[in-house]
Amino acid sequence: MGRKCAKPDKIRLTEVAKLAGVSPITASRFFRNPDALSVGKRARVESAANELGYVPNLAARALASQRTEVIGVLVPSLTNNVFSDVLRGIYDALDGSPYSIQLANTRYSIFQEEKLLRLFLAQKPTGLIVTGINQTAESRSIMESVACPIVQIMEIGPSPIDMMIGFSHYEAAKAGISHLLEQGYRRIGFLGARMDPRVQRRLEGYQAAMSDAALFDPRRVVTTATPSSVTLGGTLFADLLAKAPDIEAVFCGNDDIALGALFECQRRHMSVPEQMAIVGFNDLEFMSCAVPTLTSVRTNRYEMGRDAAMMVIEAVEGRRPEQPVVDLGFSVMKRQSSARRN
Amino acid sequence: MGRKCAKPDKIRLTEVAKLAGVSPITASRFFRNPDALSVGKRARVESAANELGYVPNLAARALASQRTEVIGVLVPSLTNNVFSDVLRGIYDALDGSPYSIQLANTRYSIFQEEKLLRLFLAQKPTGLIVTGINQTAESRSIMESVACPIVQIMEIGPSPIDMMIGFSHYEAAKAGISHLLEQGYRRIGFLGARMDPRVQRRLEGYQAAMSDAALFDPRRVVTTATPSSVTLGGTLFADLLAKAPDIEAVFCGNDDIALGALFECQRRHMSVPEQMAIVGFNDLEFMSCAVPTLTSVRTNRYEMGRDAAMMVIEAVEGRRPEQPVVDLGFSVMKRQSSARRN
DNA sequence: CAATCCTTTGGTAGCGCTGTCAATATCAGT
DNA sequence: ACTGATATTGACAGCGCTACCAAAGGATTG
Repeated sequence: MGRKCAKPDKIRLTEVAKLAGVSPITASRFFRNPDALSVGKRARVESAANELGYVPNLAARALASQRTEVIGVLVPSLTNNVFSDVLRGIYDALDGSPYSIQLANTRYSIFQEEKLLRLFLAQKPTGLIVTGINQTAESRSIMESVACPIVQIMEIGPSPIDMMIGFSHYEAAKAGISHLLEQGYRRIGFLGARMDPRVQRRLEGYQAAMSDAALFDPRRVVTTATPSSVTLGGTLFADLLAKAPDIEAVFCGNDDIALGALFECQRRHMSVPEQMAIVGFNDLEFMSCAVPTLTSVRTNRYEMGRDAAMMVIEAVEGRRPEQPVVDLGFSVMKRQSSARRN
Repeated sequence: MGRKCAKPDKIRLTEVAKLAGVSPITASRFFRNPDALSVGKRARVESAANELGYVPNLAARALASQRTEVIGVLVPSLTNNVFSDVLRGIYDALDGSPYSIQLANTRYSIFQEEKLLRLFLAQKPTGLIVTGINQTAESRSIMESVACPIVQIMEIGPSPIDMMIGFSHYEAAKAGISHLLEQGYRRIGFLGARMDPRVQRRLEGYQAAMSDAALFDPRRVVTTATPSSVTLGGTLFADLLAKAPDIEAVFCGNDDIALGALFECQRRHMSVPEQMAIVGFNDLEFMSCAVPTLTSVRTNRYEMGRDAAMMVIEAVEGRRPEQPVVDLGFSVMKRQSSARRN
């Protein structure tokens, strides 16, 4: 006897089966595939399980079936509001399903990401949701050789590992700039913090739109690797004004930066949009009620999380999407802060 | 042969043991308790594991050892910035430890919480971190009869289930009101959204402080069960002004509400603090850089998460804290929005 | 009525790891 | 050299569940 004997009050599948008068394997089938049971046994097992308060041992199930009902989620940050919306979508989609989330924070490091990926995949997850399209070559090959569905979120690109849901940050930024140009603004600056791959693509979109209009001037770009914050937005905006005092408008890499820029304008008694137009990115909730209301490029973060989780579930159940890449798009929410010049 | 044979390339503990020339159990001990091995074997097992890229099967480990290295975390919301700070603290504290997080969202429902609790405890977690002190009686008795360490966070109260880390929302709100009173404000309103137990205790603190000063007037309280947002802050503030046009100051149940109130003041061209003082709660990052800078009651959310996770780890390792209840306190960050009246 | 099929149920044998205890090696003390 | 104590190591069994196969029961057909 290698083990202390099991406590007699412990409810295992065996106990349920005994009470229901069936074999353990039949009781097991009730949970895996109830349709395979006859109606009578199904009811008997169900009531026995309820009566005893049976809760399956997931470790035993995982060991025996060689898979877990866990969906791994890799995000670069937990602080960023953007990801909390995505996570909410994921958790909502999985609510009531047998799947649970294993969340890990890569802290914007693709090497950390690779490490976490190995850890996750060793546990045979049901699926994986990873942020972005900039993985290490090693991460990519690990993911490509794995059996479970994988959804890359936040961005879209030409070569999905498996599935992808997001939007083009490049096009979204371009659309934001086009809006400013349409409104008559010409000397438009760019503020970017953190400068992760997605912010960089927004910068590229800005550059492209400005170059297309023959208006690009590198002195109007201020970026930093520092994590984003409202305070930082004010600082970056002050830096931009120092470098390029003649700017008429500023395109901000995200909404925190935009709010910080607005506050800095207020501090300097610069009127928005008369003296300075402001456009943000993501359209967080506060943008529509700031004074003046702040224009922003809306992204569908909640939907992204929700749909990514649904894509994983559909894929494990054999219903792969006809299109592996889903573009959720974006929309420029035009508000007072970028009203027509003059 | 009940099973398809194991793939020969699969790396199990057996493979590592074979390569290292030891028994599987000795290899196992290397991971559980390396000090119990002789130096030579320790090195042999380590290099064998590295060479083969061995990753332990957590399901098998959990099944055999009857416990998991998972810490369950129950929070009421993923959207609320407050909890994202707490979560960041928890994840940071556990980074590099063998423990992982299982996060679940109770959506501010104590019945959902009870359900999730049962689910968690069935998996024999290492520890549990739960939000607040308002559990169902059933939840409480489940948790009291369980072996693993449990930390209640966000609040402190008289009877911890096991351990507790937080602060008194009642005292924190009282301190915020005292500050306004000291600054010469008398007709002070209260704005509250969601009205979860912690916001209710802040309201009680407000009522106590106002009553102590013989200044309490129920018409100056506006609350709603609607989840908090900046926009809602503006709406609530407008409601308050309609009900009690003579107010001089407003104490907001959180910082989003405070920011919304500030924007509403700007919209109405009411100067802050001359015509209206504003005090928020939590001291989110933007409060210190708004225009004017916004006074807020700072709470130590990151530290709360970090220390809660550390308390769990310490407790499982047998080092129980001498004091089961930790009060992290708060501090009133006095800023322009509540500068002295006149 | 036998042959065939499909549905429903059960038996067997692990999944990969670790708790318990026993066995062996090592060492200090007498 | 011998005893007892301590450090290392190994054998065994089993954690609770499910994959696989086989068998039994019932329906259908020629």
